[in-house]
This record gives sequence, structure tokens and C-alpha cells, in this order.
Amino acid sequence: MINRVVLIGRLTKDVELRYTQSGVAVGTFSLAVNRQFTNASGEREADFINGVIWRKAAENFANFTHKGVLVAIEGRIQTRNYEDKNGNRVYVTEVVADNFSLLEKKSDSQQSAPKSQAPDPFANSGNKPIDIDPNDLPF
Amino acid sequence: MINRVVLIGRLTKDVELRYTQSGVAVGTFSLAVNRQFTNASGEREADFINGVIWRKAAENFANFTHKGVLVAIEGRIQTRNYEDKNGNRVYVTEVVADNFSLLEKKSDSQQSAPKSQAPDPFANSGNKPIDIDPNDLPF
Amino acid sequence: MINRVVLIGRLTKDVELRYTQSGVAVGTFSLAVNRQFTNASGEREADFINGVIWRKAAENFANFTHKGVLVAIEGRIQTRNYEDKNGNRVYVTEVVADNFSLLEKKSDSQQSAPKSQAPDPFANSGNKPIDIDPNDLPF
Amino acid sequence: MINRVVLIGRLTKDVELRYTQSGVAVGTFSLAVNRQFTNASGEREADFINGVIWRKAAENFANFTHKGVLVAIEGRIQTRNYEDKNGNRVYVTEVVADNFSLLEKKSDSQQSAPKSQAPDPFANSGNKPIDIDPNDLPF
DNA sequence: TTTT
DNA sequence: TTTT
Repeated sequence: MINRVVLIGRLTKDVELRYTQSGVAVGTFSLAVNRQFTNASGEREADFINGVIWRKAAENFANFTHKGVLVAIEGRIQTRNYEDKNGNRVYVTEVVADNFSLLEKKSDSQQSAPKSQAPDPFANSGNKPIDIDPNDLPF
Repeated sequence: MINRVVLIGRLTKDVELRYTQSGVAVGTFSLAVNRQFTNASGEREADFINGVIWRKAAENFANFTHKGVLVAIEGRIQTRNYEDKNGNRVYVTEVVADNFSLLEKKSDSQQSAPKSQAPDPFANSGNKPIDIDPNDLPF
Repeated sequence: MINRVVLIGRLTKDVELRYTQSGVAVGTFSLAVNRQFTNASGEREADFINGVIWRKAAENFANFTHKGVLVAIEGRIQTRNYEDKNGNRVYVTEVVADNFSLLEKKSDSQQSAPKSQAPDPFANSGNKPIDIDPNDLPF
Repeated sequence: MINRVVLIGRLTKDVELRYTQSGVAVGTFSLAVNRQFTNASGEREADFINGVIWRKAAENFANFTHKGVLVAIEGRIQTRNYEDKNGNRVYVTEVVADNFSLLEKKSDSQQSAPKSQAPDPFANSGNKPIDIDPNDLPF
């Protein structure tokens, strides 16, 4: 079934890169996507959308972006749930990104420390997330 | 900024239609969207995505669909949060639909009671959600 | 850069499946996508959108669909141009599908001859079209 | 039926703004959308996608952009055909944009003459293209 | 008949 | 040069 999302927004913090026990890279991120219309008080609010990205694309996304940077991402909506430390079931709705585009050059809105020498800032990759055990998740 | 979602899935229950204090129709719904790939155990899982729809489109969506029916929806991802009865902040990520398509005729997968005589089952409408006070929300 | 298309429509004819000289499957198709709004004369027009699909997905798309069937496709817009027999340059804008969903069971709107035994009608696949020489194109 | 397109690319020339006989603003544009993958020769090609935009959004799009600028557009694919001066039927596939986002500040990639004082560069608007007579088209 |  |  079709499940497609396209977002343009700014990273609210640096992408967090971790590795599953089996060594697969996973990045988690949060995107502030400004709304098109202002609210009743005339302010432009944003939606704060959490996401996950896997494998090579995760490493590239972490290495070539930083907090504040404008990016486009493509992906799908995923829902999952887990039991927290108090035994309560927590429901999560997030975006699984399979692709991203940098919309600003490195110099724009620079804030964090440099992390990597970029051969191609638009480097990303298809990452068909192949059946990873949820218990393997580092977050 | 761009924030666009397209989903095809089945309603996990009838659309719930309510009205704000100012008389605006709001529908809430939950969509089961089957995943493209099977999991490690060879099963096809689904994402259970909650959504909101406003005004005339909400009334049409509620009237011309029922639990189990296959629909396509277009919209955007919205995040919001509120304090629950225990004083805990609850974070919600959901889809605001601005458009829908019925992908099955009335007769297919009929389950609930009939609700309305449909002149055009594909009737829907642009519903630019104009600055509704969140306190006005019936859910 | 982002280039994303999602369409739901009916095949105006059977998918045409061919093979490049190097043996890669290519399907070409035409989709009638009904418009949301009726025109000045109150008629609902359609857009007739041509598309291409590659490899395993092409074979599945050809085998599990036929003229008239309702399908969803995801892909990107591609433009190309070639010189026709009269030496005129022809400009083509079409969709390259990388994914499809059947929205009707085999029995619905059956018209053409059966073509294949379907193990999973929703079988399709990522087909990252890897650098195929345009001169290799059979259409 | 669903017909949704999201594109990020650079305008290959200034938006051309005209008015129908009944006074409706129409903008035409061409977007260069770089491909994700390089071709057999290792070059990154682009798709050159033509589009149309109507009403207030057309005026804003023309006023707040210029050749070379990076923009995001949302819309749908439209097909139409007309008879050219030689009596040949010409088939057109283009994007009808109903929304756009500027992805660069005015100063970036400035090339053309200034055209307008921008109160809000992200100003755009829903433009439900209401039944315009094709004979009324200025292009 | 093309953008950076 | 079109689908239901």
C-alpha cells in the first residue's frame, strides 16, 4: 500500500547516530516543519516531526548535516509501540526516511562542530530497511 | 515548507464525526497501511496511522466510508501536545487529511450500517483549516 | 533533489512489456487519472499520464494488471527527447514508476486474457534503474 | 483520484506571468530537477519539467523568484493537447502547481532585476483552478 | 531546450 | 489518443 511522505524543514538538533548490535547504522532526527498558515494569533507555528534513517544514508545524513540546517526528506510513516520502564505502553508515530537532500551549503547556518570532509554533500542512498529485529533497536 | 503525505489503507473503525463548539465538523480516523516488505518472521505488518479531517470533507468522509474500507488520503503530518488528567504532557503525531478517495464501491467489504444516500461517493473538498482554537477541539 | 509522484488511476490499455538488448525488462503504460473537479461543462475529465517501469517490477506490473484496472503508482517525473524520423526533436515527459499497488482483486473489471498465476498480486520491488544506455531503449 | 507531485529544483528562467482574457493570472515555468543517480558517463543529469501556476500564487511565484533560484513546488500532473499551426495535435504533460516554497533567500543566486518588495517571501495560496476555458489560455 |  |  502507498505510504509516502515528503518534508522540508530544519533539524532541531544534530542527527544522533548509533549502531544496532548487528552493526547497522541508525540515525534519529527531529525536523521542525513550518506550517503554511499562521494561527489565530497570527503566528507561524511548526510541526516537530521525529524520524529514523538507516544504514549508509544514516551515516551520510549525520555527517553532512547539523542542527538548524534546512533539509528535504522522503520516506514513510511508521508506527510502533513498546513498554516503558513503568510498564506503560508507549505509542510512537515517526517518519522512516529513505532519502534526503541538503538544501543549504555547508557554510549556511553553521552551528555545530565540523564532523566530516564531504566528497558529495548530496550523497545519500537507497536503504531498503531489511527486516531488522525491533529488539535490536538502540533507542 | 513542504509537508505532504499520501496514504492508502483500510479504516480500522468507522470515522468518528464530532463538531467543535463553533459548529465546525471534525472527523477522526485510524488507517491500517500494510507495509511493503514482510518482517523477519515473514509476516506483513501494518502501520496504524491516526488522522483528523475537517469541515465538509469530514462529513463526506464519515458518511461515505465505514470500518474496513480501502481509502486513499492526502494531507500533512501535524504534531501537537496536551496535558492529560494526570498532568502528564502527551505528544501526538497524526495526519491532517485535506482530501480523500474511496477505492471500493459501497458494496465491497460492507460491514457497518448504511449512513447516507451518496450522490457522488468521490465528493470531497478542499478544507483549508482556518485557524481553529485548539481549546475548541472535541478530542 | 526531490522528485516524487503518487498517482491513482486506471490503465488505459494493457502494460506493454519489452526487453532491452541487454535483457532488462521495461514496461510502458498509460494511466487515466480522473480529475478532482469537474470542468465548466460539468464533466469530470481525466489526465492521461504515460509511464515507464523497469526490471522485476515491470514484469510484475505487466503480469498482474490489465486494461481498465485501478492501480496506484509511485515514482518520479522524467523528461527526455529524441529525434524522430523527420529529424524533429520530440520532447517527452513521463513518469518512471518504482513501485505499484493493485487496488482491485483479479476478478474486478476483468477484460483481457489471463497472463500469469499470481502468488502475491502485491508483489513488486525496488528497481533502482542502473544506468541504462538510452540507445538501448526499445521504445 | 490521487495525483500528487512534489519537486525541488531550480528555475531555468524567470517565471512568465500572463493574464487570461478574463483577467486571471497564469504563470508558466520550467524547473531543472537534478537526478539522484549519475548516468553511465558519471554525469548527474536533470529533468526539465514545465509547469503552470494560477492566480495569486502565480503572481507571488513570479514576483519572488527568478532564474536559477531553488524552489519546492507541490501540485499535480496535467495532460492536455492542442492543434498547432500545421494542424498537428501536440500532446503536453506538465505540472500544475498549487503551492511553492522559496528555498533560498533573495540574495542567493541573484541574477535578474529586482521585481517586487517582498512582505513574505513564502507567501503563496491555495488556487483551486476554477473551470477556465482553455481557449482563454494565453499560451 | 534549459538550472547550480 | 486513451480508463471506470
